[in-house]
Amino acid sequence: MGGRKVDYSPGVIEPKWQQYWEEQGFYKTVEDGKKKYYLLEMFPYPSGKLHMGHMRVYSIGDVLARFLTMRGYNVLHPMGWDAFGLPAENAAIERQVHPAKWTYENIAAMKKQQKALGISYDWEREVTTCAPDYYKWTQWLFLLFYERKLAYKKKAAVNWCPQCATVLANEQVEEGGCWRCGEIVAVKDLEQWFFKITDYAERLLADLRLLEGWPERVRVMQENWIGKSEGAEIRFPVKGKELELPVFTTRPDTLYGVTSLVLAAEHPLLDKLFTGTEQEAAVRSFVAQTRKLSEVARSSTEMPKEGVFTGAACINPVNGEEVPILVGNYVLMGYGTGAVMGVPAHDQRDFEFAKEYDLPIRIVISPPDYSLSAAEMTEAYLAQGVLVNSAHFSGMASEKAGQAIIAYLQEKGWGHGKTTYRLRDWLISRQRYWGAPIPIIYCDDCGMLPVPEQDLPVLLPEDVVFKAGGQSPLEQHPAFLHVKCPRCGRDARRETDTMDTFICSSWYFFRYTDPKNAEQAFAREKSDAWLPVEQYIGGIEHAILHLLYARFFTKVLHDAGMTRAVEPFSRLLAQGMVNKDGAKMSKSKGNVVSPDEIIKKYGADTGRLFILFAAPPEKDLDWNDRGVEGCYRFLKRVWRLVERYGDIVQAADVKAAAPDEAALALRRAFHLALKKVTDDIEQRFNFNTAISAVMEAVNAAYGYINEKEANLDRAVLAEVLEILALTLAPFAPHLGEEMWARLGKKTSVHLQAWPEYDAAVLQVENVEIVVQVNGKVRGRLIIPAGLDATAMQDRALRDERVAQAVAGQQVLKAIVVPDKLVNLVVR
RNA sequence: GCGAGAGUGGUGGAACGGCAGACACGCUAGACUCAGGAUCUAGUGGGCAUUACGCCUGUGGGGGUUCAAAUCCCCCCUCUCGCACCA
Repeated sequence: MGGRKVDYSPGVIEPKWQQYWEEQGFYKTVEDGKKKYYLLEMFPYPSGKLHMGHMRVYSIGDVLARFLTMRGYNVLHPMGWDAFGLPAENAAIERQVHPAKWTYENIAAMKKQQKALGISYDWEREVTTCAPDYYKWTQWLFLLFYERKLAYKKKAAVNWCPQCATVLANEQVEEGGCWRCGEIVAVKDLEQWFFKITDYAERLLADLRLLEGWPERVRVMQENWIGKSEGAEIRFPVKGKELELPVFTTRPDTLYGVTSLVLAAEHPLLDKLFTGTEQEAAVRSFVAQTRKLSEVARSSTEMPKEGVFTGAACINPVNGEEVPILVGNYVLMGYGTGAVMGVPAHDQRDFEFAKEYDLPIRIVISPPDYSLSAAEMTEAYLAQGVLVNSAHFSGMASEKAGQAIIAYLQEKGWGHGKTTYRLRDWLISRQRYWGAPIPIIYCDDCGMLPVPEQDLPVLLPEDVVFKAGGQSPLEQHPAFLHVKCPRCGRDARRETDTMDTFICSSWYFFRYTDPKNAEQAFAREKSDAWLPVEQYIGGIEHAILHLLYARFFTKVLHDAGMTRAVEPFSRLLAQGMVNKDGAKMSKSKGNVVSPDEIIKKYGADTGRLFILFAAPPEKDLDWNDRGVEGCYRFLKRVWRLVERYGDIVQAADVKAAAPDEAALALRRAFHLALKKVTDDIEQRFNFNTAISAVMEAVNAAYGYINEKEANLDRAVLAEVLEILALTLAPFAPHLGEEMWARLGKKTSVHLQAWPEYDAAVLQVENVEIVVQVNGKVRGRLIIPAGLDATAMQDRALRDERVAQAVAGQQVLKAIVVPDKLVNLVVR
């Protein structure tokens, strides 16, 4: 091959095409008659630099966006910035740079990187949550929640992160530490804002059924987090006092086995029980001791169960028995009623507790096949069974008895059936500056008032001073703080707390559908035209937090008549992490690879290809520099094909003589690859096997060229190179485009229709089948395709090796899979 | 402890119940080269053979179903993730 050849230079072709796409406005989405597809990747926090996790999620999204566009869908593929949050404020404290400046600079830097990756976003729909024209509507939505009685303020024991100097939602506490900085979370009694997500607990749980396109594990995690349990609330009157202690139990069938009542150390009625008794000192010291322990230590299973008698007793309503009341370290105030009925025989915790404090163990459930003996039990009997020692309920099966006892309690007015959730209300206020201000005003005369809609947004003042560890700067900003009461006009003051940033990200996917609307958060007809998101892609770390909140928001907006959608995301792809050397990439380990480096060294196409090729999207991926080299090598191989044959095929006479056997085989290889790529993207998101199919086809092309060097079929070569450019376009968009141009095409490869494979080309005259004897492979033979079972069996038996293996034995049975296999069962 | 998922060459990973290891990395040999960390060709699970390119074995371990199991069922082991005194 003579002539001057140009090397594959991604550094030249990538910026060229990126500029072209931008100038042509290819990726602008307009509503048209085509079938819509809303494709969304979780928007990033603008930390300043893309990391490999970002690169992975955007690469996955972009393959789908480009593929679906070629498939004829009208694709909405937007990008934006989850731009409020603590890091900006920390940067402000450390470096005296304003959070806004820091954030917008980061956005610019990351956007540049995204563009360098060649991702096909519609940048005209970009949303930035810290921009006033966005947070105006975040505030408006807060007021909507407020009106609908879904936003309320209360004093409660809340999680406080001393490091971040703010409170946290339950979902943001991980193993007792702050989700952001890991600092041990303290419990404080504070007046805070909450969203009443518990009102939606049942629907959030029930509608998980609708999310068939979500990974099972994410649904399970949400299910566990919501933590529904059904049972009964039973009120135990306190002996000698005008008091009742309600308890929640999931096992009302064990009610006759109660031998104690155990309260949490924080129980509000505790004081009234022990004050004045001789137990007072002991209880006080126990309570003090327990409350001193950290939340982590207290909720550990390892913690020995301890408690102390309060001096008081209560009456089991169903049998009138007197039952001692204790305080126990294993009872949590945050769940149920903060009090439990102790049934040692049938609850492991109560059993351990009873053993420690010599409380009686009374068996009330009998297993079906043996009988229990209280003295010999080494652990509680938890399973269901038949009731014993339970008055007129004796003899009933657990489940039925539970229902009967609930009915009985209800009739007598002692209790009722109850469903409890683990889910708590969402604590949304934060004592920080860089967030959307909560639009509330406090007036000494009129009380708490919402900011009138026409006064939105409540702007964050820019001239603020940042100091480490201190209060929110908003509290020291008189111009922000002082405001006239919207009702009486007298001096009033603003709420200085801002909103949890998870609120901003709970509705951004609505705003994308109508990003510039100055009149409302989004127009219903626009959002209804696009939502729900067909495919959402993001990290598993958001399995609970963001995904639960976004679902909650969608349901509230639905109830408010703002959207048709009841669930925001039809399908969810939880992509795996990007590791290196088997460990998470981190600065401290020194194993960080940045997208920038990769783009610089190999180009965006190589980086994208590797990240898609190295593992299926939902699995963790181990970054491997050698593997990247391999993908680079592959693209160079592709490049050389076009470089050498691009001109030749343009001159091809398409009506050339009928292709020979080798050329037909080449066509077949490419149509087969096309079929596989189509199926792998469309049905399974298995980009790794899709890419390997293209690689196989390219290998076949090299094989053909080596074999037929002097006598190439130009028409076939032209056809397969076109298929190659088209199938590669979603994965390596720049090279695909460059190839397409070099094949003499005038309009962008990304505007082409995805090619259909030709089933007739896949037809083969002969197929190779496997012949097994007793399940072991004993021969392979080439036979005409479509042969019937008898004929296949005949051919198999005529094969020399097979005949040898069968010799002297009787064929009992033959299993024939057409065009594939014959298995002879002999003896 | 509970729940979910996963265990396949030296490595990443492929295999509608039907040829295990596609594709790629790495490695070996050769070709072209002043040279190659470029490119091309061939080989590459393990063992035994190698005049026949054939035999045996092999998907964490053990059982089972089936003509046929990496794939389905049961038991066990290991790892990852999530939840974890939730009454």
